[in-house]
Amino acid sequence: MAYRKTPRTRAKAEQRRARIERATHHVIASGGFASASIAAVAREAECSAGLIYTYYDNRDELLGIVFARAARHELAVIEEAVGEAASAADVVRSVVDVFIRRAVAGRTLAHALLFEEVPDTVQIERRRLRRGYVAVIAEGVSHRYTVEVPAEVVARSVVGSISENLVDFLDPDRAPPDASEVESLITALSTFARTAIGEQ
Amino acid sequence: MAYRKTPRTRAKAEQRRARIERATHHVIASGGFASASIAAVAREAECSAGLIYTYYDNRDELLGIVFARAARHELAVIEEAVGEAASAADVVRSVVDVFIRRAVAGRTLAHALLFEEVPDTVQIERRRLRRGYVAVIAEGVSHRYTVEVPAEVVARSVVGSISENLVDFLDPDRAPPDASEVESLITALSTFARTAIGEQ
DNA sequence: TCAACAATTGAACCACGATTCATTTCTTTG
DNA sequence: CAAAGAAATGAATCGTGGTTCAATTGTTGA
Repeated sequence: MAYRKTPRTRAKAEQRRARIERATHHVIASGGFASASIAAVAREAECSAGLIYTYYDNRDELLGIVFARAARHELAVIEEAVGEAASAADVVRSVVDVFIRRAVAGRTLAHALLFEEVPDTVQIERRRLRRGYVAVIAEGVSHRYTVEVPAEVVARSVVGSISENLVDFLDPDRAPPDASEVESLITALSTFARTAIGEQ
Repeated sequence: MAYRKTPRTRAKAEQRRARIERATHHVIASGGFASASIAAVAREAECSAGLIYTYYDNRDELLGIVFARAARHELAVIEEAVGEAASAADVVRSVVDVFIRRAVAGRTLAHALLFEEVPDTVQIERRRLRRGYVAVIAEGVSHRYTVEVPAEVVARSVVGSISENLVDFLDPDRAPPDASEVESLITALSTFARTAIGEQ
């Protein structure tokens, strides 16, 4: 009798797993979920299609895990920005600024995370992400400021405003926006949102 | 030699076409695009699956046509509401009011038009619809009011705010919101948006 | 009524990518 | 090194709806 799992084996397995998830992330960030077939991921991870199924039950699960990780990261970035804000207006200002700059810098990924058609499992993660944004903003806004509009509605509106104004900027079959357009949008949205919470 | 198309024949064909489109609309309004398989539409239209292909090249085309018609109607409703508004604040107020009430009243359809995953052809129509909303609101707002924020950004933000705040209300696997929740949302969003354009 | 042809049917076909699994390759331990 | 069994492969399979088309039914004009 021979062969049991050893630390070495386990480490290798974890590397594989990490490699598959990194590959998936990479494929999504390059061409969106549409391009993330099992075959494409396997190619990128330099393994066979079959192997992926020893790590994940199915494609949706893999995509969900990768989405969730990316979402956590995006959320952490926004959370940090909000943490540094000194006033409700500041919260809104920095959220708009950071969100839009990041989105434009990583267009394809941002489009995938925000807008692209995704399987149901992933859609659940997307909602979680959006709720995360709302929670962070609502918290940031309400701690420092009170308005007659519930903080959650304010937060949702900020997220919705940013998102809707980003649609064209992130459209994969348009040319990326030039810097001045981005600056204008940031200024405009920032003003809009700050005015809405009755600041300055 | 016999049989040419006659007015009667043509009329019958048009009825068929209308019937298929009405059936499609009905299926979508009851269960969203996901439920609008060719088989389901054929069943509802009381015809065979094959017949549908003598009227439309493929499923996506049919769905696109039906979406477009519904979208035109929705847009007309908003357009009318905006037409009656006396000020920019009024525009915003009535858009929020009409939009949300209509959406909640026709939850499933609203969810399908706004949020559900749809084929690319249909997605194009959805964008057109959203651009339509933006154009109407932008026009309505800018005609009667000027702000430092471009009317288009304001309009997009209004659309985005409404949309994002509606997501949970329209979620097919949640109970429909009760009347008081709807009223609260309308009030809050209305206040938010009017404040944003610096009114009252 | 009948020949000519259009409308309609619905079961068979297909495309496509996820998933499976018999086979091969690698690791481990005695 | 050999046996035991895990890891990995990738071609074959499968599921799902959209789509086709041979066969049937309906309509027209002489």
